[in-house]
Amino acid sequence: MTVTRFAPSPTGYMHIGNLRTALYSYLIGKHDGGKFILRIEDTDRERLVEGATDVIKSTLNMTGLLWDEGPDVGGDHGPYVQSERKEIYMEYAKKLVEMGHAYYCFCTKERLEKLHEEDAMGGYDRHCRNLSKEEVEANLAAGIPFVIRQKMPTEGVTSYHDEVFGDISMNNEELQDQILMKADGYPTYNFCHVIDDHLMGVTHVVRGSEYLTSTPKYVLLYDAYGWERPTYVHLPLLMGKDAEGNISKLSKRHGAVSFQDLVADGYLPEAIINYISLLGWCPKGGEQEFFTLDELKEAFTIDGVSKSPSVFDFEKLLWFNGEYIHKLEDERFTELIAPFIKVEIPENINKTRMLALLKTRIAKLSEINERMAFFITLPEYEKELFLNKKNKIADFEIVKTVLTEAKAILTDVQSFDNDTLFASLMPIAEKLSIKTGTLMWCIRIAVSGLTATPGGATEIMEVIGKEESLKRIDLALEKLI
RNA sequence: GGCCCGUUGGUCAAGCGGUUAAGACGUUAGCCUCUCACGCUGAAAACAUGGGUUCGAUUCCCGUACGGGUCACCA
Repeated sequence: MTVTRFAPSPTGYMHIGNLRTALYSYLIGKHDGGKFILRIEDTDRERLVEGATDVIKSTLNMTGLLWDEGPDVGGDHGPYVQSERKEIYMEYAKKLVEMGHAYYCFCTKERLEKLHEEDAMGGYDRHCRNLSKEEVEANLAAGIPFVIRQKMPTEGVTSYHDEVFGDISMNNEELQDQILMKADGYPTYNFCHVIDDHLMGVTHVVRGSEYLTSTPKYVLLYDAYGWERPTYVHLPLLMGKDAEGNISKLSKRHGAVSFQDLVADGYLPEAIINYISLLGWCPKGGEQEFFTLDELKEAFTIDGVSKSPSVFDFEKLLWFNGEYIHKLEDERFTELIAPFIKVEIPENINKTRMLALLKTRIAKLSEINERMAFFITLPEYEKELFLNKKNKIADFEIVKTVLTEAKAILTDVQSFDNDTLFASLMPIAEKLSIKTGTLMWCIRIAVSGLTATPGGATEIMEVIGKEESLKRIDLALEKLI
C-alpha cells in the first residue's frame, strides 16, 4: 500500500508551495487508496512559532487534505510530532555509531566558524572522525558537548532513482559528514525524517526538488541500517515573477503567497487547490482543467509531474477563482461573502437580487465592497456622462424626455421587479422611436451614476427599490436643467 | 566556485522521431446584448543555441548559453 506524508515544520504561515507539496503528496497517497500521514517536524527549537501547527492543520482541513495518521487523529506509528520522539532518534544515532556509520564530534562552534571563514565552501574537516574510542569515552565522561555526524564514504558514487527526475548520481566526495544529532539533543532534519519515514512505513517520499542533491545522504542512511529505500518523488519548484520580470523562488516579494493571505483576499480554497494542482502537473491528454479534489485523486499520476519549475500566475488563479465563484449556489455565495461586506446595507436594498447580480461579476470575494458601492450611494457624476456616440445621444434633450417619461410610468408601477419594469418602460422606446439600448442607457446612468454596471437599468432599479429609483431620476433631471 | 537539475508563445502547458506544434490564462478584433459580465467566432504569439545520430529531429546524444537548486548544530 502506498503511504505518503506531509512533514512541515511549524515556523509560520502556510506557503503556497508547501501547500502544493502537501496536495501532491496527498494525491499520490490516495490515488490507489493508500494512506496520508501528517507529521510535524519541530526539531528546530529556535525557529518554532507558536500557533503555526494550528495554521497547518486548519489549512489542510479547509482544503480537504485530511490525514489518516497524525496529530489529533492518532495512528499506530505515533507520536507524530518529532519533539515527542526525541529518545527514538538518539537511540538510532547511537546504533549508527556502533555500526561505524556515524561518530561523535566535539568540535566547538568557534572552531567550525573559523573553518568557514577560511573556506566558505570547504565544509567540515572531519576533525573528529578518527578519534579513538578512549578519547570519545573520556570526552563523554567529562561532559563535553557533542554532536553526532554521519560518516560519509570518501570515494565512489551514490545513486538513487527519482520518479520525476530519473536517476541521480553524486560523487561521494561531495558529501559532507553532516550532523545527525545536535548538541541540544535534538536530531536534524537530515536524520530524523529518515528514521520517521522508515518507522512510519512511508513508501513514497514527496517533497520539493531542493532536496534532490541531499537525497544521496539519506539513501546512505537507509543502506546503513539495511532498510528498504522509499520511492522518491521530487517536485519542481514554484517560482514567482517580480515587477521587473525577474523570476525566482516564490516568496513574499511576489505578493500574497500564503494560503491564509489568499483566503483573506477572497480566494476560495477549492479554486486555490485546483489552480496549484495544475502547476507542475498535467492530466493525461492535458485537456481537463477543472477538478474537484476527488477527481484529482482519480486523475493524478506521477508521470504527469513536470521537471521544470513553474511560475505562479496570479492572473490565472484569479480567473479560476472567478469561475468557482460564478458557479456557487446563491445561498452559498451569500454565506461566503458575508464576512467581506464591510458596510451596512440599507433597508431599501434588495440584498438577494443585488448579490445575485454581483456574484457572476466578481473574481474574488474582496471585490464586493467596491462593486456594490453604487447601489448604496449614488456616485457623483457630471451630466456629460449621458452623452454617448453609439446610442447617438449628442445632446441632453432626448435624455430629459426619456427620464421624464420614465418617471411618469415608474410612479405608477406597483410591482418593482425586473420583468414588470422592463415591460412597463419599453413603450417609451416605441413612442420616441429609439432603440431599447438608448432608452435603457439614459435610465441606467440616472439610477447608477455609472456607464458600466453589473446588470441592466431595470435590474438595478429592482435592487434599489422604487423610492430610491425615483429619487435618483429626479436628481438626474435636476442636473439636466 | 564545485556538484545536481531544468529550458515549447508573456504565463501554465500538450507532445513522448514524421503534426497545419493542441488547449487554458492574459492580450486583441468582432458577434450577442438593456451597459458591464457571461457566451460565441476569429487574430497575434513558442520548440534557447551549435554540433551530431537518423531517410527525417521540438522529440535521442554531446557541447554552449541562460535559469534554478544545493553545499548549516534550517527544514
